[in-house]
Amino acid sequence: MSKQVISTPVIRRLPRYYRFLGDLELEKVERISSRELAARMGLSASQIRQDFNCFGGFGQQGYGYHVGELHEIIGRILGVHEQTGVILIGAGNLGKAIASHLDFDSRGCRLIGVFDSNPLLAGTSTHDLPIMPMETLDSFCAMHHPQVAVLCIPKDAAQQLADHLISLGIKGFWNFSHFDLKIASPDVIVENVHLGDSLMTLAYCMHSLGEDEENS
Amino acid sequence: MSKQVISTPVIRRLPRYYRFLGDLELEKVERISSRELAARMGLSASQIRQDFNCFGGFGQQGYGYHVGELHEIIGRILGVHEQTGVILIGAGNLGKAIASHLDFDSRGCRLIGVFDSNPLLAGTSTHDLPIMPMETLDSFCAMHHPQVAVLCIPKDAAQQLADHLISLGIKGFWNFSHFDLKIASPDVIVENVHLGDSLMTLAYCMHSLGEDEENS
DNA sequence: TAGATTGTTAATCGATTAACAATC
DNA sequence: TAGATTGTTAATCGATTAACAATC
Repeated sequence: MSKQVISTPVIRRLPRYYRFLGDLELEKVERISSRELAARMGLSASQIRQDFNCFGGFGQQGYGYHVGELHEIIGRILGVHEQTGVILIGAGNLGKAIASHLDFDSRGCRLIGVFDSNPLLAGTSTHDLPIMPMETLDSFCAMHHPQVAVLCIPKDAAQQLADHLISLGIKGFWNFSHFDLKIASPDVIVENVHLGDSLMTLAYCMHSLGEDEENS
Repeated sequence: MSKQVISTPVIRRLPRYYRFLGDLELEKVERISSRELAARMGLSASQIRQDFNCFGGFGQQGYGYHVGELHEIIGRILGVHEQTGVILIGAGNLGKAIASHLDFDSRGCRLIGVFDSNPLLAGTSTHDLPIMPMETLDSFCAMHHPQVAVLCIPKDAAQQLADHLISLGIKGFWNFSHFDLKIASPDVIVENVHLGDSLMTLAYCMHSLGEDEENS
């Protein structure tokens, strides 16, 4: 089915297209040209057409793209109608925030379990889900076969836990642990979210902007 | 001072170098070659040497790089010794998690104020900082001149608030609002963190990996 | 000195942009 | 039909990789 391998930059733009098309739909815009969409998103029209054509021609010459249709198609490509089982490990501040703040369901994911090693938290509810002790992780996975693990744990624990989770059948990690996981298996995906790196990038850019101006 | 404009991919790798070098320092590794560092980080040795040479020659032929020295230099480039004033707007789950979870100080940032529009939260303490009502934002900025605003607010409020913050002197946004800010001013920096997009990217990659295997 | 590894230039690769024929 | 805009090919640009002379 998949015509070719899609490049990473294209993949990373897909959720953004999906968001903008959703907004357009709410604004009752029915059709849009690559040029208009490009202006909105700060991309080039060429790039948008190239991106969409990785997956096939969704447009209509002389007309543009049907917003609703395109939104639906990209959603399908991203798998928003799936129900991928997700567990979250580490119900500290960040873990709880992610569990409650983010709408997993509308993104094709279903948060089915939250675990924490701190026995004091056990039973406390987050996002309608009880926090379970780590001792129940193995049996839970054997029973419910989650595919994705969200790691909101300290960096020292990350690698070992990840290895264990792979043995329990986890195929994807959403990793907030400030540690770059080393995964041997080629069919396990890791998406790192390094919040600290992001903040430092921002700081650097502000910083270097100041320097540039001094010299100009 | 700045010899040239540094490309975005290089900038985004800097915090990661900084992290790995910090780890090496903790492991008491004193010297490292670009080849060894490349193997650790999953990069190429060439790329590492190219990256470092954007800022000048930090290595020594026939020897490699001094870990401690390089760590210090990259830290300086990233501005970890600065004390950039940061305020956080929106003390919901995510805002509180970021305020307490992330070490701003070690990254050259100083969190000096937390604001929320919900009057019920006013006075509650997060990360040793009291949550202040939005009404006090203007006077606080006039007094303390924060440079960066962390936006942990709903998407509808983001654009308007950002514009107002710019008028109060904010030069950088760390934006968690799921909304792509439109900023006219060229000397204001935006770093978007779209957690939802990140999750969808992970889901897509897992998804498409499955498809590939079916066909192979 | 010989060996190792950098700094730097040249070659390659991939992604973005431009152009235009196809067609709605 | 004429106008608009796509899908797609070719050209350009930028980033990564390879190669090697400089040098510690």
